[in-house]
Amino acid sequence: MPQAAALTTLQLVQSNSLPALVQVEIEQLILRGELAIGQRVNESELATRFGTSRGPIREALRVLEESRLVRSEKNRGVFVREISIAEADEIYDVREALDQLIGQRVAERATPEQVRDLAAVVAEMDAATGMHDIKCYHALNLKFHDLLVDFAGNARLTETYRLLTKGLLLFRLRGLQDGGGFAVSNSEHKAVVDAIAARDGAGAGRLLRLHAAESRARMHRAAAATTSI
Amino acid sequence: MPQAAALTTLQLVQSNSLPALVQVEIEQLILRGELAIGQRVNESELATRFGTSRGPIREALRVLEESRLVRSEKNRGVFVREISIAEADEIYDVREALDQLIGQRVAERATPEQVRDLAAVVAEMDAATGMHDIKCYHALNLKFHDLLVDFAGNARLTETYRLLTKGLLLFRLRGLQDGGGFAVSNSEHKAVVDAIAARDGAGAGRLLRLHAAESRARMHRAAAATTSI
DNA sequence: CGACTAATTATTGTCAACAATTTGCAATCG
DNA sequence: CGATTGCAAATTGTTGACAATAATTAGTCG
Repeated sequence: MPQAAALTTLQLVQSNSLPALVQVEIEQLILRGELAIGQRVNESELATRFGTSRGPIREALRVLEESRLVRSEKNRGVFVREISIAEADEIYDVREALDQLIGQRVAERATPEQVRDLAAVVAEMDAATGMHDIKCYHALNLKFHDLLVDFAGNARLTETYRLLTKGLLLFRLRGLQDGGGFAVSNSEHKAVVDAIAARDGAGAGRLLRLHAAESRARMHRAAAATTSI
Repeated sequence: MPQAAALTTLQLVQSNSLPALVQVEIEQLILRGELAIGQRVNESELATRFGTSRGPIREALRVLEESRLVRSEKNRGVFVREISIAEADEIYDVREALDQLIGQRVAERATPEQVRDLAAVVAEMDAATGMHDIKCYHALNLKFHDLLVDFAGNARLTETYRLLTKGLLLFRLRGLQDGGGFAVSNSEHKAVVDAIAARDGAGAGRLLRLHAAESRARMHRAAAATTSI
């Protein structure tokens, strides 16, 4: 639906100012890999690219620095952040704790319609698995976890969770996120949704935490495979 | 030791640039209450105050916006963020989960020396309680939780935790944080340190989470008291 | 006298130019 | 021939000025 998209961009332009727009744009550039990991990002280049001056670019870069997508060295520039396995491990440690909270809250608060939404996404992921469409599966996987954290009904939790997982997205560019075997991953999703549908808060929390732990383990296996080759 | 202080300031000026310096300065202004809650912060005013132009000020404000200490309205300016009880509740929800993780990790990883450090701070808090020095107690309380999250040995967790609790500090300005009865609070601290010393990860996690929950309850009581009067 | 409108002022948003710093290259010296 | 020093280009850090928007005040009309 192009109207909705146009509406949101309009809203963005009206409410947010240039730096905010530029920020999400640079974010996309990084997450799509157009700005390579570790690469220096040139302020002037971005400025000409977006047709602005360097001021808004710098403001946007400060925000991205705060969200740890880039790091900045004085007088040398900002670089797309390279995330180590050790740091990914740290993130997963926190994520597991948050996922447990999310599972519990969603089981307590989700409406029947929201539960159906979750089940629908899981079904779509099954279909994507059948067609071996890994790209589609990945997008749906993101959507699933986005829905979950939203349905937890805690804006600050959402914000914290998104900030953390954004760092993990950098890992996807190295092909280390959810490496291989995504059919297994979806069975975990199903178990989570079942627990939520049964209003089993403790169980949903435990299962979602477990899912995060399994995801972490998959990352480790993928990392071990790539480094050993 | 002035030399050490001079060294750190030198490092600060060398490594960080003006916006970073300005950022912590404005942060202090907010946290000390010199910039009142809800008040609009004037860019030009800050610029003349710090002897810079508005550019660095704006960059600093974007960072503070990202850390939710200020909010920004287009063409109207940035305002010191006013935090509602509902939002504080959201933060506490996340904080409880993180505190559990922190307690567990510290119990697993803390060195004997670190455990002594924690016990020492608790003893100091006891002393402050005896002298009814609430300001000192509050500072020590912050230090205690800072040490804890540091000793958990997870940089990303530290970052996430600090970001969250920074929002709670805004509440202190309204006198709603740990309102009254801080002797009780310290007995909770003692229990946590005991569990850590006993290397009881699960117990320390449970106790630290409980401590956060109690802190939240104290906030609610303080809020109820001020609004009812 | 109150309410609406228009000008004025203050403040933010953006820009282009200047200063300071780093980096790459070349020339020089041991 | 390698290392080092000095120069030149590129890039970041910072600034002051200009444009656009919101807040305020004065003035006018009903």
